This record gives sequence, structure tokens and C-alpha cells, in this order.
Amino acid sequence: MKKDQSLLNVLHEQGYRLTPQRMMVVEAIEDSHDHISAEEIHTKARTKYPYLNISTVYRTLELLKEKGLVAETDLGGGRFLYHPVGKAQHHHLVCRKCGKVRDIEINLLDRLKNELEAKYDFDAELEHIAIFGSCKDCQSQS
Amino acid sequence: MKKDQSLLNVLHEQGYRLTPQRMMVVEAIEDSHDHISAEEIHTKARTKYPYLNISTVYRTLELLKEKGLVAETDLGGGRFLYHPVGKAQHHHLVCRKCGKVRDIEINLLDRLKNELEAKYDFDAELEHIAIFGSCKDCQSQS
DNA sequence: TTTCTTGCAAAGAGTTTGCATTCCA
DNA sequence: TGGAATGCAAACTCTTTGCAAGAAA
Repeated sequence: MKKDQSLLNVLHEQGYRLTPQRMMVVEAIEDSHDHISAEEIHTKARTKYPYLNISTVYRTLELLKEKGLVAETDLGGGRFLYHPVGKAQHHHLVCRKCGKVRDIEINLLDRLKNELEAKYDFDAELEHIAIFGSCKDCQSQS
Repeated sequence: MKKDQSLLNVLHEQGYRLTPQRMMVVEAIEDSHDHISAEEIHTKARTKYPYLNISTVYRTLELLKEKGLVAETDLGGGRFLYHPVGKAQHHHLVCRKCGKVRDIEINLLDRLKNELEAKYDFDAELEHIAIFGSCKDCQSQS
């Protein structure tokens, strides 16, 4: 199953219209190998279709969220980031300087999860830990 | 040295005026045992002085940040949170439902820090890890 | 007094919403 | 054709800023 078919197909099967706008938004999300913001989706899609409105981007994201196809993450920085659901579980490295978010795959955190549950009654989503710091590029600048 | 004297004293010693507004903002931050938002500071201080303007809160926070007395943290949720610098190093448990942020003290993360450095060239601020999930109260509601 | 601070109002950035128009199925 | 989707503009939240009025030292 091709990736870019699956998201659009789910929408289509559920009776949603496959408009050019929706296709472009989905394509931008899937082409992004990392997290992408609404603004970035808009910019990317507008290279093909300059009339695309930002509110259409948000409404499409809303729909994709509802259908469980795309996940919205709020890691600060004043905007939400989006990525397709179904990617392997991952954590985030968030650069404080440039705001870039990078995924990392780690499974060292089970012990931590248990401790948080026992000590703090906190049900941690360990697929979404955010670790702040500075990325390679920003380290070499300062 | 009393806590609420230290912040105000540093300002005073550096020639800044000790206005009632500044005192109330500092008091609100120090009374909060956890993180506090500008809005919450404003609300709290206005029970004493209803004319306090939100922009004064932000300007005072700006000053306290500059002087290294208060730390600003962006853990998502569309607003910044503030807490006095000098508290012990801590991490954050952020509840996705109610937005509450709780501090936890842990020192299990040195190995993780080294790995991130080695594998990803990422300089992690391990005093500010944010772990998302749901807190005790919100778990029992759902 | 005189410079620092404040309050007010307006301006931003990111996101959401109401409404009339457009267009997919 | 008819209901769903879009574009536009306006509203909303949180934060910042310009400017005139007010107050601390």
C-alpha cells in the first residue's frame, strides 16, 4: 500500500471529497520526513496552487486529526506541528534556538515510565517525550 | 536570606524602582510552588490591586528574565510559564488534558544525555525535560 | 524634578469561525 | 443539483510595543 494513497483513500472511503486542496495538504505532510507546521504546509502547497487559503489547511488538518490519520503535537514555539500517525514511536529533540524538531527512536524509557506511574500517578506518553537543547548546527554557531 | 527579599533586592541594588506592581508580580511568582503563567500572575496580583495591567506583568517578567532571576519555559499550551531560577534542577510532567505542569526531581538521565550527544550531536538540557501524559486527576475523570 | 514605569490601545503571530460562493460527486 | 468544501475577512488568545501620563527616588 502506497503511503500517499492510504490517507486519501481513508477520506474517500468515508465519503469525503478528494479536492485538490486536500490532496496537496496530504502530500505536503507525507513528503515531510519530520514534523511540519501548518504554515510550512501552506507554503509548500502554494508552489503548486497559489490560491490555497491557510484556513483550508487548518480545516484539512482538523479532519485528518479527527480521522486519526495525522497527529498534532504542541512542543512550544507558538505553533502546532503535524506528522502522519503510524510512524514508529518516537521522541523529539527540540532545538531551543532554531526550533527544529527531530525524531529519535529510543526504548530506554520503560523504567522511567514505571517510576512516574508509581511515584507521581502520572500516565506518561512515552512516544512523545520532548527533550530541549541545542542541535548540531546551532551549537557550532555559538 | 528570605526568598521574597532576594529577587526584589537584586532589582533594587541595580537601581530599579521597587514599585507596588513589581512587588506583586514577584510575590505571585514566589508564592507559586510550581510554574505560573503571566495570566495567572495577573489574576493573582489583581486581587490586591485591580488596576494592574497585563503589559506591566510582561514587562516585569522581561526584566526578571534579563537579570537571571526568573526562568521562562515554553512547554506548549500557547503560553509561557515562569518560575524562580535557583530552584533545584527539575523536569516537567505536562498534562495534556488540563495543561497542569508539575515538577519532578530525577537523576536517571545521565546515560540518556550521553547517548544523545554521541548519536545525534544534540546538547540536551536535562534540567528541562518535558514529559507529556495525563495527571492523576484527569485519569480518574476519563 | 527628571528619569523610570505604568496604563492604554494597537499591533503581531498563529489559529479558529461565520458566511457567501464555488464545486465535487 | 445539493450538500460539502473553499476563500475571505473577522475574531480570538497570548505577547509585544509606542506613546503619553504618572510616580519613585
